[in-house]
Amino acid sequence: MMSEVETRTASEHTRARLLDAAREVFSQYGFQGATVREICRRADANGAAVNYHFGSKEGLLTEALNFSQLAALQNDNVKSADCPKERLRLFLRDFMLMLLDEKNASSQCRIMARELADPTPALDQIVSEAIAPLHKFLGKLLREIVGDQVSETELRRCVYSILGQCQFYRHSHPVLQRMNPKLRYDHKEIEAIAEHIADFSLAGIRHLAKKST
Amino acid sequence: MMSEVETRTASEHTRARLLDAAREVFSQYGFQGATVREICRRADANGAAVNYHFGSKEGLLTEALNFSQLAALQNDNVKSADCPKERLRLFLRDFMLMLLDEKNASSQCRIMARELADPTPALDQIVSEAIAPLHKFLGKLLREIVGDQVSETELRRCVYSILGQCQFYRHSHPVLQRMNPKLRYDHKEIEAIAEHIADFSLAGIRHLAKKST
DNA sequence: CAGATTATCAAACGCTTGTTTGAAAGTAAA
DNA sequence: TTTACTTTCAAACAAGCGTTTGATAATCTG
Repeated sequence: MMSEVETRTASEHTRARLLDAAREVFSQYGFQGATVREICRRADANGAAVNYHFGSKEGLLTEALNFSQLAALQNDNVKSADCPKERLRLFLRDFMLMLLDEKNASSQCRIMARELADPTPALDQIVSEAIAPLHKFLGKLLREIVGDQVSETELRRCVYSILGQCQFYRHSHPVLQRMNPKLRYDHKEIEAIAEHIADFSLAGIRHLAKKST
Repeated sequence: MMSEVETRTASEHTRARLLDAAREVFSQYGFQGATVREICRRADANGAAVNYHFGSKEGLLTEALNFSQLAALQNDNVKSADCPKERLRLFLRDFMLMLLDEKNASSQCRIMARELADPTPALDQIVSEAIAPLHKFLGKLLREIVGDQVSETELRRCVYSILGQCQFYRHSHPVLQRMNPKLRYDHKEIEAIAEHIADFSLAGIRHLAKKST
């Protein structure tokens, strides 16, 4: 039964299944709400597997976090040859697709969003590895758009305004769906949302840039 | 020892203390994270008091919710004689003061914000009594600003953009404070934030109104 | 005052949680 | 095959949870 060639060892296979299940369950129920037993059940692993492989529930969360997709998105954007405004549009499109697409491996972002409401010790890692770089990336991008006249404080608030809009759709999803049952985050809808945020924000940014000159 | 004249009965006094403590603890730890024992400890009440007076932890949450402040804020705003844009500014100022002021009895809003991330059965009540009216109020206000040419969908997205910005500061507070330790939501800072959101959003709204004519 | 009702209390209940245990099974090298 | 090591497993553990209990105290009622 142990003749698999793909997976290195059975142990690593279990580890991987646990990580997958963990991302799923953590993103769905949050760190507190998620139970080790449920994660093990979905991973078809024994209840002691988490502690054996990751030391603790928290260790599992730490290893389950993976921001490579978010980092790649920013990297690609920086390398693109488009003008800053267009790059903001592109970023918002990709970011919202990652953030809202249900099928996507956006569990990372969902876990992140949950941590905001309910910080665990993993929040430090999330802030330094994902959120801070993201803010820095957006800050630079906006700086290219507004020029040098806008203060750092105002620029930071613009970053907040943009991220606030983005997070709203993920964060308030349960509420929005109750008030508007036909709401569905399909590909087309997500692109429309991203476009709205881009239009809305670029107008807001331009206004600030004008005001300060 | 029972010669208090202020409180109707000792029982009602206990109820009131429990409700106060509940708002405090729920807003601090969320519904899941809050424990009945901690609430009772802060209320100087016996561990069985919650079940005796409110039936269950969830019953306590239901009764602890109180949106009168939020409703009053909208009522006052509607009655004001200012132009729609100025009323939006005023609303944002009052709303952010309520949302961010630590001393304020903004626990209601904090509980609300927590429910968004982690819905409990009380979310239905919160949506119908607080969030839906709030969205409706903002929708009407924005409609006055943009006129009839903007579609319902676009208008709704503008409401989302504004609320998203507002919620961001409450919701991401733990993160923002880690990245910017000197951050403090004092009265002046809150007003500056509200003003930024107003400027940013009015520019975004104007842009959409222009585009659709 | 006497009796009925209401409120408080310490203690315990049943359940779920993350974690530990020690044996069994699997794996790898000699 | 023997030996040493790793991984899995069912079971149990201690701690914390919301809730219930039954006795005690306080309050109201007639």
